[in-house]
Amino acid sequence: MTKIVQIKQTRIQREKRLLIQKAALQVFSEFGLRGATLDKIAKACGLTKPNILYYYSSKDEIYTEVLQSLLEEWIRPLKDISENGDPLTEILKYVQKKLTMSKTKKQESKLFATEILHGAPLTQNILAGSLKETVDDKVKLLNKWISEEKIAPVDPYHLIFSIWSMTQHYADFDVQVYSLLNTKKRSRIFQDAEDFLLTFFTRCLKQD
Amino acid sequence: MTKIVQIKQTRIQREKRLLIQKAALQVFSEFGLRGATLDKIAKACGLTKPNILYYYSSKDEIYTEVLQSLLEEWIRPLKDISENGDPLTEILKYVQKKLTMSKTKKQESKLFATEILHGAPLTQNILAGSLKETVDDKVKLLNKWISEEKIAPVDPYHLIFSIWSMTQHYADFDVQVYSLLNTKKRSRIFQDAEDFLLTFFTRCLKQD
DNA sequence: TATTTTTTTGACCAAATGGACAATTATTTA
DNA sequence: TAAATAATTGTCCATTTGGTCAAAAAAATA
Repeated sequence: MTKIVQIKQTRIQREKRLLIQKAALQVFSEFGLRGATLDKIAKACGLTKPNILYYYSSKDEIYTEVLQSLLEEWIRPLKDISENGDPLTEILKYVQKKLTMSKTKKQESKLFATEILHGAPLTQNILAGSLKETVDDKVKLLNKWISEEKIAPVDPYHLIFSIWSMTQHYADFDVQVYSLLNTKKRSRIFQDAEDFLLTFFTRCLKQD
Repeated sequence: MTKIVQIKQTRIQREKRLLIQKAALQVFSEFGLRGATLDKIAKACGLTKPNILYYYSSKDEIYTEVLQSLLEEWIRPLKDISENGDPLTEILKYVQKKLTMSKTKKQESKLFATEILHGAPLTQNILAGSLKETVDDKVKLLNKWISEEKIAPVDPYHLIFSIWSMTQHYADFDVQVYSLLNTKKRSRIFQDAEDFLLTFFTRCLKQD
């Protein structure tokens, strides 16, 4: 007697798995892997704990899947930096995109940050793999632009780090940022941040 | 019969409390508040769990104390920015100091980051209190320098955020940074970072 | 050294939590 | 619509973990 293995996901499976992922993202980003509990995730999506374990075999599996799908999204905008556009414009567009992500994907940013902060136990191979590839590729491009004197000379690795850190700061450290600004500045924080960043990188990279 | 309350700490109390704090910093920064266990802390400092609870009444109390003593240290360099020095030099000195802290106080940086990232449950009042005071004070100074045309015009709040994010990135995201650099660049990472940051902020703030 | 005080520890407890499982219910499919 | 399959849940369990406590050991003090 052969056991029939289910290959295709049913409608309900697709829906529920998505539901769980959404709730899990929320809970993991707020409490971290260890602080998050299956009960919290269950409550957040209105399912029971055993029901969740019907779709995922363990808490770790949920975490891994949420993180995995996040990582691709995280890397993508970097790939979009184009060799063909105007160098400064391309870089500023990337800055803007990353800042927008900090605004609209705060939970994702925080989850990613927590993962790296705690040693990237599940992510190390991706960092050293596809992310490194993309980064190396863009470093080459930046170096080319520098040698062609289209942007001011600067260490391209650290330039990328600076874009990441400055933009993600507004998501990861939002609590701090908010508590240091008064109400008026708080309401236009992302506008101010954009102005600041664009000015900043323009001054630093513009060839005179 | 009156109970005699012990006021002065004994030698052993001073020593053991310090021992516990050190171990706790290490464990908390690696695993976060929830991921850290008393057993891990106990193991890290070679004491037994009940022994630790003889000195601290709960895990949360240890966490609070470690965090508290860290926060003062964290704010201090900002206060040192002096009205009397050369503006650009003062700012660059601050950048350097923060970068050095990322190198020598990596655990502290990570613990602080984790706390903020997860909503600063124990820190919010400090953020909105003494840190905000200091920041507001320095913002005023920066605005003064700008109006006197000693540095280029820029949003001073976001300037401070940018210094924090770019320097702390090298501590908090060290795993990512390291896995993206090759061996040669990895060995001189803090030298490269310093060069990059000083160049960057000089270009951005220098009055022409 | 005798007494008091401080420190340490083994044994224990209760709550929280990840997960198993059999039984029930809902949905598909033939 | 009947049979088969998928989905859901109540109950249960083992482990982990923060914390207690009484007794023993060590240190300080008179």
